[in-house]
Amino acid sequence: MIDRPHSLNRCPDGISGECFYQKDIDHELPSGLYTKQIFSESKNAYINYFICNGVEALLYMVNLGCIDMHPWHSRAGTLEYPDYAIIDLDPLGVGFEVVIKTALEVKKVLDELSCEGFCKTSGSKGIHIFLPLGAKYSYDIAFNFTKLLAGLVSQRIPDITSLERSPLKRPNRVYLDCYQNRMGQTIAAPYCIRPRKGAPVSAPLLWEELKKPLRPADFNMQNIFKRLKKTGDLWQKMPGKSINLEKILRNIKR
DNA sequence: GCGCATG
DNA sequence: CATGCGCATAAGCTC
DNA sequence: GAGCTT
Repeated sequence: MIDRPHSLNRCPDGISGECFYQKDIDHELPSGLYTKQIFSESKNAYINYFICNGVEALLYMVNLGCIDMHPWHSRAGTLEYPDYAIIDLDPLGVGFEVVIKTALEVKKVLDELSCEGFCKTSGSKGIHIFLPLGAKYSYDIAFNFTKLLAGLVSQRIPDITSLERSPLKRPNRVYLDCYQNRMGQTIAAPYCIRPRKGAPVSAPLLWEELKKPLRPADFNMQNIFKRLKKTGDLWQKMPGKSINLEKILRNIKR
């Protein structure tokens, strides 16, 4: 989350009350906290995005009623260049075992292309797959690369996956959502608690953990620290890494 | 949670 | 003075 | 052209 613009998902009345999104911070911040003006094409105006620059900033968000956190994929200093590309596996009408099956197929494709990837539960129903880019490529390139990968995956398991955006056109499928790879899009940060019953968290996983009995609710506010103690912070394997896109694209042509 | 407009 | 409302986004769809 | 989905 550090140094990233955030969309604030505020739930001032807790998970049973109404939540709302806020991007534009219109009030003064305590010293040490800051916003960054980022131009919005649609608004044709600047938005003061909250930049989370440390623990105090995180606590400030919590105090505004934020439960789950929604950081950008790029940091304030390199806004145009995401640190990772994301494939969001989003099931519609199928169980988590099908999401696992899909994720394993993604992993297979990644392995064949010698492309490094990391995965985590979304905290709700799906799985997020991260491909480290090291702020070397644009959002546009990240978007197109994930579309290419998603195409390869859905070719192999067309019966359980779909690339269709409309829910009507992807019944009982896992949606391979590449749409997140655009500037300003966000997904729930690793380890954040989702505002749902049971307080599930988005949990980084080892690929080897993707097998049958696993369920998203296995990871929650109550037990995540015990897991952290045991596995360490799996997400710390990500920072600083980057795939070599030129090399990987050559592997596809074969 | 809070500022603002409305009645 | 109580009550209600807004507080996100861009683009490709379908209707 | 409005409305829905992410």
